[in-house]
Amino acid sequence: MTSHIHCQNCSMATLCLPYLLSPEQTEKLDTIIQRHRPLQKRDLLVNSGQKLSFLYAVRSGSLKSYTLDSQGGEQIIDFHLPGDVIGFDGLIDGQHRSYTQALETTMLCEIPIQSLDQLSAELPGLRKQLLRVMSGELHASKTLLGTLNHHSAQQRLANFLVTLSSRFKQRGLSSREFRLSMTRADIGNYLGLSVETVSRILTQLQQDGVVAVKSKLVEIRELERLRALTL
Amino acid sequence: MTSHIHCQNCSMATLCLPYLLSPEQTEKLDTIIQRHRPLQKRDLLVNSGQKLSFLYAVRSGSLKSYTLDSQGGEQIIDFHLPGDVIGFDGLIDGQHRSYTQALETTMLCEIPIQSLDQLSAELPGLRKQLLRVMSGELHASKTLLGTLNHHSAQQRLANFLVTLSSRFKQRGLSSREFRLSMTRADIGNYLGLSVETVSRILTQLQQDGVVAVKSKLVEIRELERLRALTL
DNA sequence: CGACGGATTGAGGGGATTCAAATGTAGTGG
DNA sequence: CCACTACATTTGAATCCCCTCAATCCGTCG
Repeated sequence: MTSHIHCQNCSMATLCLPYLLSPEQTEKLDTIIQRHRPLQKRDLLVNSGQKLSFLYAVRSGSLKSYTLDSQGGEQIIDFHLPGDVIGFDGLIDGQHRSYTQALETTMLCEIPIQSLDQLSAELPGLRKQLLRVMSGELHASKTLLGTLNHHSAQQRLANFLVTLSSRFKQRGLSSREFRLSMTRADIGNYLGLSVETVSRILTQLQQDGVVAVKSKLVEIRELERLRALTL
Repeated sequence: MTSHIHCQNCSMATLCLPYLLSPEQTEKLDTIIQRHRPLQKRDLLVNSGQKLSFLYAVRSGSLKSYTLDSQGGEQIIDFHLPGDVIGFDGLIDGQHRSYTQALETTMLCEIPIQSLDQLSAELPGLRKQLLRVMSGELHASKTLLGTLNHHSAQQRLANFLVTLSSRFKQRGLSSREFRLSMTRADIGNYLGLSVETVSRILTQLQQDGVVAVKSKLVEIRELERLRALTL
């Protein structure tokens, strides 16, 4: 008998919806949650315009969300790491508002919105956590707006690395050394920079000894100096 | 005896939290909502870091929200119009995450978060609308991100005007002619452009006959052409 | 009427883009 | 398993869009 994955023993529980819930309440939440089939690199999880019936929680791996502009070009608006919940921006009209694609092999949980709403009526902690998670996303999005609007390419990239580092730390992974599952083009797209600029600035940061980059592997050598570069 | 303002007869009800609620349910919501003292131009509604005890709904007037960067400069992240609800991005940790300042004389409602949560347990429609409103804000924020990252100054400004126009329309006001309550500097700050660029592009749009601008008054002469410029 | 903040207009410079080419890496099929 | 190919990354040179600096103009309010 295989040991199925449950919220009760999920390592991402503290970042995800179970946060604030007692063991008994978490068990209740678990009963409405399904596992989703694993995604391979480049697999699409959702299409823009698709009916929003589930929220998805990332268990492992990573994804990017993007919209298409009038010329069919990607506009990346988010990278999703384990513990993140996907789909909140579609609640307004019951449709997904973007495409979401796996950047590597990725495992997900599937949360039926209908059941989630019913359950949240009886669990104040779940209600609160739903609002907290959405609020956090909203805050992150607005903060990023400010960052992109008022900062240079170097500042944007430094900020990107610092933010990633702290997100990995939250997830119990190394904040000093991590793997970029997205391409340089993805990073540039997300930050409003060209691929070439991203590459140039990474090599420059490396020459300055602030980070060490080897292909997709990043090592942050001097976090404080990097942090200073975000300002 | 003055006729106090109630959700039941508020013209913004369809944009605000009462949407989806029956008259009886709206009355319940109304009981927990207080009017806030009117704000004058430049008055601060909330300070960044301040404890978040209330959400605020705009009844009339307008406001801007901004954070401060390391040099003390404003980073404008939002403009609020009647019907908008302010404060969602602070739910994650119970603190307001930005400064919010009136751009003109402004009337507000004050919604105690504690009571709102309790009420939302018994009103599924209110729960849904809360999520809808937050989701809408999240979506707007992410869309704006994409817009700013991948578009020229002219495209950004055209998009700003089209978006404002449609927001005024939603509120039962003219979508063809409206007043910009914020300064050119505010617009530039919000869009990541310098004041001079905003000014230059507005005059250029005027010369092209797409809009007519007279100080703070904007008339959109050819909405479709303006819309085409956003792409 | 004068003064001040806001808006416009012009000239010049710089940071990031674009175009172009070389190099490195990963994925595929023989 | 390796050769081949497609994609990703790096690097260089030239260009351009927008910013900065500076001066003037306009509207509003004391």
